[in-house]
Amino acid sequence: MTTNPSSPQGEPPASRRVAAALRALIESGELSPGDVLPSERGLSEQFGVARNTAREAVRLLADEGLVIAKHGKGVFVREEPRLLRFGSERYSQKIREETGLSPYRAEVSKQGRTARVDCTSITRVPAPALVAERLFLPTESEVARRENWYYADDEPVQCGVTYIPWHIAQGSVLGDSANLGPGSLYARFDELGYPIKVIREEISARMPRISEKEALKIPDGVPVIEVIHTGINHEGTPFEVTIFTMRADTNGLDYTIPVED
Amino acid sequence: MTTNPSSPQGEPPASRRVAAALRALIESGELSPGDVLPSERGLSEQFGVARNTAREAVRLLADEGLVIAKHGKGVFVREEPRLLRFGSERYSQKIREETGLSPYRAEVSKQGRTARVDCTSITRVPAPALVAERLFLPTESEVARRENWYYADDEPVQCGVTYIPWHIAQGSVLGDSANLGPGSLYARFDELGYPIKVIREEISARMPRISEKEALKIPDGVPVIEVIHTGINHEGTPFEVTIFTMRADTNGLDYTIPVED
DNA sequence: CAGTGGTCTAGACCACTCA
DNA sequence: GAGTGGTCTAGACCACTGT
Repeated sequence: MTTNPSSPQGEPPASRRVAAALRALIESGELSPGDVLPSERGLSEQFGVARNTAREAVRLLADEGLVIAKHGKGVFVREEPRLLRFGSERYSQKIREETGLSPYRAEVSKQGRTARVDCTSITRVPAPALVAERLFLPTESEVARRENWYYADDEPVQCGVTYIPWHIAQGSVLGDSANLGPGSLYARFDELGYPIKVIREEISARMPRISEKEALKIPDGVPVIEVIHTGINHEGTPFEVTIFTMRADTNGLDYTIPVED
Repeated sequence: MTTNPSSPQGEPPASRRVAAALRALIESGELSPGDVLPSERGLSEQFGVARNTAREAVRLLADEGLVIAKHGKGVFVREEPRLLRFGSERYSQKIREETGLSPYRAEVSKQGRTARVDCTSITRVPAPALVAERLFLPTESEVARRENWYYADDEPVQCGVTYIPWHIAQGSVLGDSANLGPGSLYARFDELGYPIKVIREEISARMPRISEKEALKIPDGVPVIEVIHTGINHEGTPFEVTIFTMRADTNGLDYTIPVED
């Protein structure tokens, strides 16, 4: 049989029909999170389509983030993972002083999980345009670049690259040491005359680059949230830009903000 | 020839190699945004793979958001669209009074584009759990539900569903009229004793549901940003929850926030 | 009309998982 | 080893876009 290439009438293609059938099972709860779907070969037989067509149906669901395929095991309905919500209050000086924790650690331990932060590199580089702009520096000015990887229960959840004008980082641990001491980054800035008083966060979302997908172990069908964070002191001077990239299925943001009159 | 099912050695599969070659062309600038890629049949010949394999390579790029296929025309390198950045200052009373514009219109017209907002339905419904929680209402309490669609230059860019406790909406235009009058939603709340003084915005990102994909005309490989927005008055009382869903490739968020001590 | 992407088939081998 | 997803081939017809 070599017929039915796509559809006889205005009906949707076979792959969509199969996908719709599976989606209905999931949304109705007949298939619960964690459950395994019928195998591709099974679907192909049940619905009378080629295996590739069944596979295409599964792909459609994976692209919606509804299911996730595990090589050699099966295709599973995706479980809702615990969501880390990063809020503006995590920069609060009080939290820092009371707990001695960095913003990230404060959030993660609040949820009873184990935080780990690795500073994987500290370098001195010319500022990328996007960074120079926000720090009010001429392009290519020198900045310290600190790359950090954040884990919760040993799962990678986000990556943050911090840029600091070299004239600030110079001579302090900011410019050369992975170990920032108690209270971490913002405690050091504070001591250097740059208390964090205002933050600006620019948020967008996109699909991960392959490198990000691998490094953060991001499954198919999961976007990343990108945050361009600018730290600003009491005088309105920006002193630090950090670009965060985080898995969107395990991370979120939560801001409580006073409205100007 | 029926050989090379995947790879001879530990080399990456053919589809990835083709994808990598194309990605390199794009990243090096040899293929610029708007340019058309070689056709699937062309790629299949150039790289000596089956058309399906070339197609798979293109799909990988599409999933990264790098290219977009147009039926009957070709596959094109995606162009960077203009980004609307919605910030916290858009709720400012001053802007509202000076311009008479709603937050959305204020942002869009700031960018010299034409805004349109359609209120497609106003109903009275039991509050969804997520909403009741944030409005400090018992579950299933009655709320007014207003569904709005937002356009820029006649392109759909976001959808917002607003929930208002019925005891507030009752008797005002909020509960029954699409036409909110000058200053729009927040001006009416103000008059009813609910000036917006604090907002809470919870942000996440995910792949769109099929219905969203169609309604917002979202291409493949583009996630959506979801914002759960809560409006809070001078007494700390939440009086409105709006759930925004927006295309992530054309929308972003921008918050400037004072840090608590 | 020719050329492009969209969908489908039938069958194959590889890589991973688990009993 | 049996079963699952991952990749690939070769060839087909459909639907859309242009000339």
